[in-house]
Amino acid sequence: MIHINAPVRVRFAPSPTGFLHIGGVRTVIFNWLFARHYGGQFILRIEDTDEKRYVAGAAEDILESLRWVGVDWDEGPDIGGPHEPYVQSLRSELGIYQQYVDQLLLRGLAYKSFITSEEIEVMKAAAQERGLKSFRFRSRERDWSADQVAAAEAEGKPYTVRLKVPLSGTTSFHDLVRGGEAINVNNHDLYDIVLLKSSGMPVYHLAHLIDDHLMNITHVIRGEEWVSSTAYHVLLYQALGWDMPIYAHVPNILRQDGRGKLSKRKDDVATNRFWERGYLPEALFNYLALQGWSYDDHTEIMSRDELIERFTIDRVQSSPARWNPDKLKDMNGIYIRQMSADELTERLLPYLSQAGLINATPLPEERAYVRHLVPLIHERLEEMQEAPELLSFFFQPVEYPNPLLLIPKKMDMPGTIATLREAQSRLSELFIWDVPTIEASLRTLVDELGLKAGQLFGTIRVAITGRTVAPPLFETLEALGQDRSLDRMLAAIQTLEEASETM
RNA sequence: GCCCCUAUAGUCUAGCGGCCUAGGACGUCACCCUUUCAAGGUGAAGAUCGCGGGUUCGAAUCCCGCUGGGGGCGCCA
Repeated sequence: MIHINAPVRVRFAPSPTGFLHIGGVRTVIFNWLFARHYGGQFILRIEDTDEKRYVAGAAEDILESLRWVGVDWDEGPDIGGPHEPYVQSLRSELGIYQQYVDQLLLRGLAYKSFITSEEIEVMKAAAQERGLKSFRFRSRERDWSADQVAAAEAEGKPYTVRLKVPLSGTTSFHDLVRGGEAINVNNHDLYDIVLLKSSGMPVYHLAHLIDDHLMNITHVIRGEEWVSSTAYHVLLYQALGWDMPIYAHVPNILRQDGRGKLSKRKDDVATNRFWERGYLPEALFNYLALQGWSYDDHTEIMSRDELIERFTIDRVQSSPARWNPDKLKDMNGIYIRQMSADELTERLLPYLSQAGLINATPLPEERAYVRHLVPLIHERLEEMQEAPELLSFFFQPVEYPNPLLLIPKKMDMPGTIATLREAQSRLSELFIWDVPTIEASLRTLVDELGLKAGQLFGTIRVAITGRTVAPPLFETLEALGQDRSLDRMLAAIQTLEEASETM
């Protein structure tokens, strides 16, 4: 049994190299749920120590995605906190990392390395040619004397600072996700990682660790791709003489075909895209919470509060999950159906505006009309972006590219024309245009004509909507209004007549 | 290649030594409801619990090996 000591402090530390993808969101969710469950704090920190891959605006974009998903943070770059700043490039300028590097250097636990990346590449290639597939780099300066180092420095050669990783022995650590089991790594399989780049900027391994320590992070919940670097972190903590946080490496989300983890380039997984397609943040949150975690053998739909109450790290899976868009879509449909018609109306307006069906800033009558239409598609919607397509015929004229679709099963062209004429005439006689009246009128007609309900209703459906699949007929007629309904039926009759002449 | 992690139906998962003739969900199929499509309801197919050894009275559950899958092996995070 895992016992968690409160108070708990966790963080999410994205790198502003692009958009936030869905796998990152899942990791955020686990961190956030963990913090909220134990009444602790969730901290946001920007890890922008990669000058080369930095993308302007990415950090803002990531924050916006997080807000949309519904995650909030107690300390962060935008709201500050007791451990400011929360951006690593700023912390680097303050010399925060340098001071610890100096300490390590002084104590001989790290060393300056004057070898260039190009030289390493050459050595690697040579090693590979000799048939050595693995290359554990231990720099030659590892054991240089102070004089040798001073001489190289005097020449003005750029250098990196590397950690002096023990040549032998074992490094081990525990992982909450793996039931607290110890993971052991032979130091022989490690290499001397870079701590400080020649630019003076710290590398992730160093920066995140110092910040985690300074910010009193108690639990590090991160993707399992970090498992293999954790030994370095343990060694670094030991070198600095600090207590380690508790680790929990959460499983990756694999691509749909199972071939590798989700990738920004190959998969449509930008968080913003889910907003565009009409996913509800609540649904995405719920789905993602279930990627690598489960509550019991049957509960799936859970509110944010329920998730907070139920989330525990010991129920996190240690094997990878698989991206399943169908399941997400299904869940989104469930959340849409749970929503009130008023709320769905408001959420749908932007999609209808964007499709050009209504004004960019919806007019009051447009809003009212959409509200009237919402019940017709409410339970047919899985992604909100589908709404414009489902509702287009209420806003745009219909056409009959294939008039034959107007002809019901077991009926011919003249029969259909006659039937539509009769229906049009009956409906034109109605003084009250509501669902019960329309229904009564048409059902009576079905009996009188000796037709099947599906035959009459089918042809009217195509006549007024231009399609064979549409919302329920009476409600659609009612929402369309008497004039437009009658006009469209006339247009359908005319289309059929023209078609029969050319045949 | 080396190191680490991992393994229940197409997919997500429940299972923590007897409650398992392996439970739930997505997807698939059928039927019911019904004016189409959905939603809803009922039901079905689908897992020799990756394989092989052990431990045990008893294993999906514990141990070992193999195989498969994933991750890592950067002056990227």
